[in-house]
Amino acid sequence: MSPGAYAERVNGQVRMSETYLNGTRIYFFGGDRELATVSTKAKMFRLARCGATLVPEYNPDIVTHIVIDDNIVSLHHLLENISVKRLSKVPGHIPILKWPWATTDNTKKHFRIHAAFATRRNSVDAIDYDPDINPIVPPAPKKGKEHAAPNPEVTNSSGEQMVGNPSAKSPREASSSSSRGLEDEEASFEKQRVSSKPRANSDPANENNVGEDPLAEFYAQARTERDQEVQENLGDGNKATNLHAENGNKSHSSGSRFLCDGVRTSAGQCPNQDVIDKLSELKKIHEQRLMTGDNFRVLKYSTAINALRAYPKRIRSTEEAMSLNGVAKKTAEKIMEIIRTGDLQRLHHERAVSDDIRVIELFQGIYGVGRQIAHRWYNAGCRTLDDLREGKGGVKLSSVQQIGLQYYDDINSRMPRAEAEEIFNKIKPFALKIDSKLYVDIMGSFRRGKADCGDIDIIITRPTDDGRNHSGVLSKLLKDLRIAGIITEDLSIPDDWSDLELCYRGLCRKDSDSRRRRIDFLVIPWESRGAALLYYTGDDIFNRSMRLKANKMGYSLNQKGLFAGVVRDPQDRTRKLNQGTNIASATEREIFDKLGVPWQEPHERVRGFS
DNA sequence: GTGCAGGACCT
DNA sequence: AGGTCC
DNA sequence: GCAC
Ligand SMILES: O=c1ccn([C@H]2C[C@H](O)[C@@H](COP(=O)(O)OP(=O)(O)OP(=O)(O)O)O2)c(=O)[nH]1
Ligand SMILES: [Mg+2]
Repeated sequence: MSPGAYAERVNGQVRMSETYLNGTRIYFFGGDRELATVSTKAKMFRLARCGATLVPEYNPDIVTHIVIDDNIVSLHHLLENISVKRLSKVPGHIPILKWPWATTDNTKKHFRIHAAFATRRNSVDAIDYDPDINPIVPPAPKKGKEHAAPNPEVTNSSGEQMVGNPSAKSPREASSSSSRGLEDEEASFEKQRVSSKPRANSDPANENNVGEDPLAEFYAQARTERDQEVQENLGDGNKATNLHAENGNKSHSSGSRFLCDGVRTSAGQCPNQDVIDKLSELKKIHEQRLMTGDNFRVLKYSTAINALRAYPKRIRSTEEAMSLNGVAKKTAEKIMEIIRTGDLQRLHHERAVSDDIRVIELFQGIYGVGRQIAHRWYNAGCRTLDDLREGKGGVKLSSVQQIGLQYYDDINSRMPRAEAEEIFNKIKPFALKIDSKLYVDIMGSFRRGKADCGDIDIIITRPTDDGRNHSGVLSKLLKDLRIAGIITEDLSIPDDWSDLELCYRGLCRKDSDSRRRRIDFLVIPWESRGAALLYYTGDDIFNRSMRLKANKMGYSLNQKGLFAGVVRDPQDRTRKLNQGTNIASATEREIFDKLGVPWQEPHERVRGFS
């Protein structure tokens, strides 16, 4: 559900428990556009409980206040969301306020204290605004009737009128709970969970019990709404049946400063598998989110999961959990909740609110569909894979996505290690028949010794000591493999087939009775084989850690080699201004050495497995 | 409070 | 240039 | 969400 849709819903259904926002018509922006996050929903819910009317879409003729989730929403982000070119185009009588403004009872006067943008001028929240000298008042209503009901149904089109200039006061630091953004919301949620009282309400003597408004109440109401929504919104009882597997299988462990330095402790069976499963689910939810901050949560959940995989004992305490590299308080508490209760309430809360998450996850399971496309299709009204096949809502699939859809289940299944090996053993002779001096090997999770593989990663190179190289080999090989019925579909192909460095992605199968499997070929020049092996062996988290370490040491590491003297654009540190000089690339070991990382065998670069 | 890996192909 | 994937 |  979109934030706007939630705003409309909340207006009608939330019962009011406070009145200090009576008469306000608030446009709330939590940084989400297409899917209202739990954070946004909780905040809207609370605004409504305090008497505000939520305006689903920004309209300067209706809105009396704009409230944003500070720390999450940038100026650019907000302007884009409300389709306004410049801050000065927002009428001066509409204050733009940070979330904490709404959490205290004293919302009169002094908007400036909670002003979201200190640079704003000629507005009631400007730093230099003085109502006695130069008052700013809303224009007289053009049409329509008076209307100041506490919780009016916002029909969104009716030009409603302004209710005085609510002016604020009282800074009032962030009272007790949920005031500042996702992280704080989570923190407060955790707190509430731990004290786990279904209690109706806390001490009424508390001067500020609004500040304690438990999210539990929001969740409870949200749950009851969900059922209505399912019926109302889509008469389409067709559930997304197709859930797939993938369960983070990367690994690494705790140890020193960088993960890649890590000390591994692999065991045959992971004693914390239940924790890993739950955290993987949470990770998947963050993978759907459009906001950039969630990428790093995904990264951190990945590292935490890897650390857990490597950990040989059952976790017994928060402190023990926090001893793992990459696990701090928040994750440690989640881990302990799972260990103690076998469950993570946060997951239920996320999913309870609507079916968004299920559907987006379903769509993201299609190869070539990421979060943006998945949300776009959801917005277009699609809810099932069949909707997509029918082009419902005018959605169009790229050719790769069509293949991804056709082989949805195949692509989302992992294959037994033995099958990967069998396929590779069919492929290798074709390569050697083209050139017996080729070096051909299987990389990725297979090289790391995993029991199952998400795909087959094959590296091809060739020594140049005889003055020859492997230019053109891949196109020949693929031709043979297509004839042999092994390669069946292409997903992405090199642009210059004669290059010594190229990358191919496609589907293959062991034989005509077997499932389709993902297959990748990486062709690389002989000189960079060490860096390429390192890269292609992974896992991804290990690579990122090692590259981070290289970066911190003033180097840059990629699949071609380890480079010194790289100068980065200070504005965009990912952009390199020069290429630097290659200081290691021929062997994995020299790269480990130059980075001071203790050597690890490929199978050691796997921690745990399953 | 800031940074988080780095690159290739597709559209 | 943005999106997805490795 | 974590580390510095
Ligand atoms: O974001 C990524 C993804 C992958 N890789 C590297 C490491 C990885 O090991 C290798 C192959 O990628 P793949 O996606 O096949 O991962 P895998 O480790 O082989 O696991 P799976 O069994 O899921 O294929 O490419 C990265 O460096 N960054
Ligand atoms: Mg792989």
